Amino acid sequence: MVRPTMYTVANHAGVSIATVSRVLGGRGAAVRARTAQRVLASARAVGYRLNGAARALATQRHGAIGVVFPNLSGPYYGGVILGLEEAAQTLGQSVLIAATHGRPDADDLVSGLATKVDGLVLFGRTASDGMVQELAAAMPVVLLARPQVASAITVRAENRTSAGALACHLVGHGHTRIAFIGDPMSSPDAAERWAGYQDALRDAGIRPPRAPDTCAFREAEGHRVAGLVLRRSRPPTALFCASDEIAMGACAAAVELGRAVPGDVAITGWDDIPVARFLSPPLTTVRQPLAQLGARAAALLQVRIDGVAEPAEPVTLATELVVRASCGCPPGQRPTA
Amino acid sequence: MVRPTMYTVANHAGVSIATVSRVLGGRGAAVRARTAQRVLASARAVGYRLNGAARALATQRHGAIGVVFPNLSGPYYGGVILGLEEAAQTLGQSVLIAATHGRPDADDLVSGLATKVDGLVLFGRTASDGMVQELAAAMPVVLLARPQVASAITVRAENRTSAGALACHLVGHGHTRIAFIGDPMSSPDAAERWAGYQDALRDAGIRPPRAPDTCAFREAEGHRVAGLVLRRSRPPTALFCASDEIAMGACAAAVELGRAVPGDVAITGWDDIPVARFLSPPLTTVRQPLAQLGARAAALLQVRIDGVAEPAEPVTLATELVVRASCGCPPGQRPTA
DNA sequence: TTGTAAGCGTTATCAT
DNA sequence: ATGATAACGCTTACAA
Repeated sequence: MVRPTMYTVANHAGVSIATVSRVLGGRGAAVRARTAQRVLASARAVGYRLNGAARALATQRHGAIGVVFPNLSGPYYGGVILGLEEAAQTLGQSVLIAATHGRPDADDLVSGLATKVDGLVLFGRTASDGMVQELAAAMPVVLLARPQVASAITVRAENRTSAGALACHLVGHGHTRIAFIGDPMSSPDAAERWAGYQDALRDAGIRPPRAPDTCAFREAEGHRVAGLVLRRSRPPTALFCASDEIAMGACAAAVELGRAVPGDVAITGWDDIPVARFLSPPLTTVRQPLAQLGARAAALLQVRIDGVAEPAEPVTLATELVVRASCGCPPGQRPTA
Repeated sequence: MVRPTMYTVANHAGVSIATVSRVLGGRGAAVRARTAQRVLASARAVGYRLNGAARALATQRHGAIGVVFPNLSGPYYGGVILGLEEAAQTLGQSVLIAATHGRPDADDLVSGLATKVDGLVLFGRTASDGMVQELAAAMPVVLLARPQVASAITVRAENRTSAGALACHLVGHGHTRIAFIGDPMSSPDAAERWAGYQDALRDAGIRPPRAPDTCAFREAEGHRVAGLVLRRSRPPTALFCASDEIAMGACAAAVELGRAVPGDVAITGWDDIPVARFLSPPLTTVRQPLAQLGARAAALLQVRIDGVAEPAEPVTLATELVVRASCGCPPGQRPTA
């Protein structure tokens, strides 16, 4: 029992495969209603399904875009990808995903993916600059939260200004010793937050630390690094964490050391992950438009896929300061949206 | 400037496309090393990339599997999909994702996806029984956390026994009025947890409520429903929540009503999402092997894709009771893994 | 070891 | 409105 093809259906219905194609695959081509009915019935009868590969080959369109990211832990990537997928679906594109899991052969992975899609969305540092360059020369590529490379389009959330605003808010609470916990080297986003943080301190006449307290984007790391920082002889009175996950770890560390948050030490995060407002104290943070980042990337990709390659304007989406209680502000009665 | 094909490369290298195919696409077919070098160089020179659609058509293999889920909010789906993707990658399959977003035309979505993949992984109630039946007749299908349908394989995490154990634990703390907050109708998983909860209460000689306190798998809903439940004249002293997200909402509601957790009311969740141990009090819950669910699904699918369709044994993965403080147990010194 | 050529299952052009 | 038929770009016997 072989897989039925259009010929199977055509035979069954007594028409040509052209007609079958017109009713099953077609975009409303002219087919008599009665004929169409017959074809539809035959297709059902023989259990026919279109073959995506054959269509893709004939149309020169995969009808799919690929997205490459490091992993799916934490709400960040999932949020962006969800927005991406929804937008792509609307645009009639399927979405192929590939996680690098920090593998060294990520370039091969991306390269393989590129073989099956009309365009690529690459997160942060998932592919080497060389690979990005190579790919961008051959197909539409949009970079998410990564510095521009070659002809690829870049989409990102605003970081520097809002980081400044957040640091400034902390200064407004009277803090002068504010630590930055995160790793500017690991991601462009973190680098910009670090820059904005420094801007604000300098503007306030406070000398920022020479270097950040390096910390990966994970709770466990936040817990460890914050523990170290808080145990110093003259510890900071505020912790500017580069992500909510880091901040959560930091809160736990503070509690373990018997420091009250925000009484003894104020703590802020970044991302506004869903649980941020359920922590105690609710976390002051900066919200990124995750789904929009993804949706925007999909839309930009689609334009390039359909049309000519226009000059690539980097896109920056606005972020929003979300003030809750962990910075020292009085807690609201109900969880702040 | 058209996209180069194998002919382009073949010309450039002065060989036939068969040779090009052997070195670029091939699985170590016999090609003289020098020839291979020449082909590789030419491919690079003309900027050639394999065409996935053409390969798929020629080999009768898409080299991809599809996974359909409701959404990506919360850590559950992301966790499973991550495991799925990693396993698929190892097996040399790409993964196509599609979220139904609760749309009514989910069947069309799935049907379209099926056109581009060698096999399908379907979460919960994402496709109608009829569609599952139809698909399973034509291609390998594995169902995740969904009751068995037709010839599809089913993979799920154990629910009933561990739900019983958890309810039993609550009873052990002296509770006799324990509410179940969740929606057994919405998912097979929830239904089994509800059943296990009833088992345990009956075993303890407690009469379970006739019906659960219906609540969708979302914080906001948990907040709302728990608020209602706790305001009753003779409120329960423990809340058995069908997910951690519900439990988080419930905790917030309890706090707002001035009830101490677990002093006035014990609360338990399900899933052991990463933040569960950072809540205050740390949440007692049941851990599901998310990544393993996905990996197992991918592996089972692969077997069916490669080989003959063997009889489908449902697979059930073990879960683990994670006792922390929200049930009334004394809190550990450090966050419990 | 390398080349020739026949598919793979569609779409789309051109007749009819 | 429908039918022939030539691509689409690759893999893979089969020859050489």
